[in-house]
Amino acid sequence: MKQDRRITRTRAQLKESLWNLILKKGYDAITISDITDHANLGRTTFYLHYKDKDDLLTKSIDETANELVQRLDTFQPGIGKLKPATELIFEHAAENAEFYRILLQGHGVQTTTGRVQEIINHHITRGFELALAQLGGKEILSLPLPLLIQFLSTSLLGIVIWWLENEMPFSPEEMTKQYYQLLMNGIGGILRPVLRKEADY
Amino acid sequence: MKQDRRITRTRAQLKESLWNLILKKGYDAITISDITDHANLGRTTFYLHYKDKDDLLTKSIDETANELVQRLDTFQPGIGKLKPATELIFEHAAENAEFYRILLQGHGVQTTTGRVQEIINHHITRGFELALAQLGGKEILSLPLPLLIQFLSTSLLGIVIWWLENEMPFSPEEMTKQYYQLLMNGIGGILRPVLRKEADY
Amino acid sequence: MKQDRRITRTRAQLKESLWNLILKKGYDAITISDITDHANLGRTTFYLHYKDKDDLLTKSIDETANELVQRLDTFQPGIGKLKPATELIFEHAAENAEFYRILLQGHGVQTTTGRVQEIINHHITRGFELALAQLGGKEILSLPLPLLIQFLSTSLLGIVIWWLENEMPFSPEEMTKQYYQLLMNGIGGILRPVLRKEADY
Amino acid sequence: MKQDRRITRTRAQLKESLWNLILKKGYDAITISDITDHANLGRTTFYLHYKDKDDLLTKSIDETANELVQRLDTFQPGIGKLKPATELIFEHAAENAEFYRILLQGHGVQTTTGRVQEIINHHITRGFELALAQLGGKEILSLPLPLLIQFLSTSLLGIVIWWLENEMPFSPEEMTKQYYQLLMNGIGGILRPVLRKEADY
DNA sequence: TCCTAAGCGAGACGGTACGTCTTGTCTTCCA
DNA sequence: TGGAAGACAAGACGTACCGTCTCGCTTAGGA
Repeated sequence: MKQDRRITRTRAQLKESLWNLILKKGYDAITISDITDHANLGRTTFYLHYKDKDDLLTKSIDETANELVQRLDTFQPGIGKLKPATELIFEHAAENAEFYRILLQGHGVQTTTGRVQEIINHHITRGFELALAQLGGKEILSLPLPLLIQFLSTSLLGIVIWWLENEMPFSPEEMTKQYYQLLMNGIGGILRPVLRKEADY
Repeated sequence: MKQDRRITRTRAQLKESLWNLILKKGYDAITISDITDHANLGRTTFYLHYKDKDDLLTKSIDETANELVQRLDTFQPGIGKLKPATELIFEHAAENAEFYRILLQGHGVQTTTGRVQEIINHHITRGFELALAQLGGKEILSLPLPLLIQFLSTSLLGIVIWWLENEMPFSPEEMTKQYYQLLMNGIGGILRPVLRKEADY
Repeated sequence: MKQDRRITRTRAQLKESLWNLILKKGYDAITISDITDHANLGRTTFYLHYKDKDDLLTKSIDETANELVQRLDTFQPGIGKLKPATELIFEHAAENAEFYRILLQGHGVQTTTGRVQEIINHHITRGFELALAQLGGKEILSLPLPLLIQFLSTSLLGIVIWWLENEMPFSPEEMTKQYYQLLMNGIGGILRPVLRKEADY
Repeated sequence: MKQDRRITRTRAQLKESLWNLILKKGYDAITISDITDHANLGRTTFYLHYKDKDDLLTKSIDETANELVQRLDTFQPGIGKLKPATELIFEHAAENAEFYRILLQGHGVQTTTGRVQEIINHHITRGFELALAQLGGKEILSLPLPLLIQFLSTSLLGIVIWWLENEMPFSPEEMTKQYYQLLMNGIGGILRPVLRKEADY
């Protein structure tokens, strides 16, 4: 089943244009005409290949996403592979920075999550800054404060989402305790008995 | 500056309608007519109060968000307040479950983040399940596996986002190490010297 | 049920534009945009008033056509009214020349009937010209030759249409005889016994 | 210059398909795809033979129309040939009933002429029926009333068309008189001096 | 008889128009 | 006379055809 070369070219141009335009003006503001104009194609041609804008987005995403899947699948999944997998993700993100930026930020829309996260970030930051000021400056931190803040707020919100989506199986107090334990002691505290046996972990 | 009571009522109806409709069909699919029909108001009336749909959304969000801010502001920010603040957030989320569900999930629209997070979740889950199967079942975990997974993936993606948005100030290897340290040992390891002095922490 | 003045104005403009454009480029070649551009209205507005181009045409025609009906209805229908009714039609046609020109010529399209009628016209004309040349020139005719030709060909084709639409109830020979009788002797021959009693006929 | 047999076959199929489809759904509603689908040909193939739909129509019409021309040309044109020519036309119409039905009725599309002709037909019919009722029933007519009506209305409209197309060279009164004379006395009254000499007329 | 020119099918492509939908402004009418 | 109803302009949507253009496969008919 050989593809007409024109098809390949056309699709690539559409995908490429979508990508550029998302960065320029955000997904929602893009019209089909914007895409085809940018790609130097007729608007109708778009519909020969994709159902609508979302179809193009989905298929374009999947292409790159599948690449990640394939890479993750190169090493057989198993214990002790958490670290290399993590590194692989960072590498993949670096290589496809544009793609990730678009994906993870809700492709330009998505200021909604932002509002609450912003509040939390701001609150935590203020707390830390006060504390650090009292205790001798931020050089006592072994990593950048913003990174730490980001770690705190995203993991907290992640947990909140999970909690809400699973019909709040624990009380807020219990959740706080569990989250807090994870946070302070890391997963090492939970898994150490398990992992101690693994040399290469 | 006291508001005409009718205005307050109209705005409340619009906000309430927006809320219901988002849950029913997702933000993007809602039209102004949907909102005013649901609120039993003329479509033109909408424009007397809000510029457009986004304006209504933003203002509606801010109302509830500001409530959170106020609560967080009740205790003077400072070190050692991380835990109570966390609990407060869980409580606020429980009280405003609908609101959070809408906010954090990209207001009903399936957030694109999902695709990558899905991949990561799936990969980590498979790894853990293999490991746990070898090591005696999941009862050796002190908290639900999905919660743990969620913690891992959201915090990882949070870090990736931060990293990309700050022009990748570290190499993937360094990022992996820093993230890994946070993850395995928790922030306790980083902050303990600081926090040891705090009794109520 | 009083009409919003804007509606009346808009509809009049659309109708007027249709009329002008039909004469300019023929009905089929007209687009909705042509009409609304000419009328200085938004294209969408068209659809607030008419379903499509045919709807506008039909309704515009009916307006003028109904006028004719009303005029014809002024004198109670009856025998002996054929002549005044005929004159009334000529007058109405003169007053609404544009309208009739459009209607009767199939609004610009309609070269199809033309092809056969053309052949017949041509053939009859040639015949007459030969005859007249032999017999002393066309001044022996009491009316213009083309008018006579038109009378012959349209009435013939009218009869053919009727014949075909009624499943050819007579043989071609019979049809020819009947048509020929009508033509040579006029309807006077058929109706005289009836009409003789009418003084004013 | 022998034609490739495939060409002949293809063209015949296209013509045949056009014919069928006109009767089924009317000329305007037909698309090129309809034609080629019906003919089991590729859409592109159509354009190898005809410029567009009108081209196919025109050429298909001309084929049959030319046949009529040839038949009319068998007897040398001349006076006194009106009657045989008329009969020939009726015969040709009978043989090509489909073709004529399509042609004369504006190829399936309801011809706009219809609206005015309808009004006139209705009015005349009512007049005649009243008269006939008073005078003893329609059996005093030597030919079917509808045929007579058709003769009256088509010839009248034919004259009106001619009049309008020639910039109304006479007043409505004069036109009425001329038409009326033709109608009541037939062309016999006008031509008899000419034709009297023709034996075979 | 074969082989070469042609007819032909499939379908990408750029257009133009369609009829629908939503948005935000502007105008009329009525209570 | 102020506000609700709704007319209107603007413009995107997805669909349907159009006419043009490759690109290969098949087939007819002359060498």
